[in-house]
Amino acid sequence: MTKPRHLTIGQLAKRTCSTTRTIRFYEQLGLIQAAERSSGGFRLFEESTIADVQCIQDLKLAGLSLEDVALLRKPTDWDRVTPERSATLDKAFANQQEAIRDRIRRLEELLQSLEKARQKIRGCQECSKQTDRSGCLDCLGGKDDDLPRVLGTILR
Amino acid sequence: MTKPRHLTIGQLAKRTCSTTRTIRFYEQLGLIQAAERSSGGFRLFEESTIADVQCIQDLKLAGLSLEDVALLRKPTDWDRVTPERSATLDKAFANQQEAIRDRIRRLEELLQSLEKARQKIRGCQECSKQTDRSGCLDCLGGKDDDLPRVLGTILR
DNA sequence: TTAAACTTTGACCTTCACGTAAAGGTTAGA
DNA sequence: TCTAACCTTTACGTGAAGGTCAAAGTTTAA
Repeated sequence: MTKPRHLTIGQLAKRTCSTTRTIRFYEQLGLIQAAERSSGGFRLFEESTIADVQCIQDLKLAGLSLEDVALLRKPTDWDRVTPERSATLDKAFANQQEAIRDRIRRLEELLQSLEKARQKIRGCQECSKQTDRSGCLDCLGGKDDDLPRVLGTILR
Repeated sequence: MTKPRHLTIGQLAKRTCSTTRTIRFYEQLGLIQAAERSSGGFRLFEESTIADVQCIQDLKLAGLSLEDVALLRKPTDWDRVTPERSATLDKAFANQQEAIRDRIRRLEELLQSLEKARQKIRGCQECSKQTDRSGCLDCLGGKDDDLPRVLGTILR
């Protein structure tokens, strides 16, 4: 008994920097499973469940909802890997990829917008050192056409 | 009176593909303001508020919370643009940029993980055409070390 | 064997970003 | 003037992802 074959919910929580509530919640959603219960009803998890929880955490960190996580993880009944199953999983992954690429595109647009905005701001800072104080309204206002839509209203 | 100087909440909602509820909510959070009220108490918005709402929508699409949106948009009291104010805004933007870059990094990691997973799956599909049906467990199991942590538990 | 620490289920609470009535007042047009 | 369409505030509902609390049962170490 040097190595405890099974983990209680508290141990699993601790080793995944999670909480017992979260573990139960994931179990309830079918994202993980307790291997068995003790005679008294305690959940007993296998060590491999640590990796499962970490996987869920990683996917969540990447911005996926638990529903998405379930979609990615569920169809993995690798008991019998038929070509159809593989195709399904592959399609699920491909869909996720497209969604993620879309999010990256949006974020990069925003990044650009922020960069342009900062450049404007820096230009303004300099001019406000030269003139007294309200010259900035000139360099920020007016021709905002080159500013992306997201920032046109901020720097008006 | 060919052009209605002011928009009612319903018109603003329609022109931003939004809802009156959302508009009121944004007003409540201080993200937008009604220029005035009619004698009967109707909110009357300026046309420029359309752009404000669109800006909020864009920022939200990029994944920012309304709290973040407020942070980005609030400190813009361009009445007097002091160098200090500019510096504050610039810092706020820079912080947002860093946060956004971080999210992009995570998403790209996930993208790579998904790509690797799909390659494995495709390899498996082929082998399952050759052998009968359970050879896949061999090519998927075992040495998953090259698989990123997020997918090790999916393809086990 | 007993106390401390842990676990069980159940049930209600929280935040975000609104949705959805309810009950009544306002405006525009015929 | 009347009505349809619009607006007002107030207030409760929703769904995601858990947090928190309670009352009771279970394990473990001394």
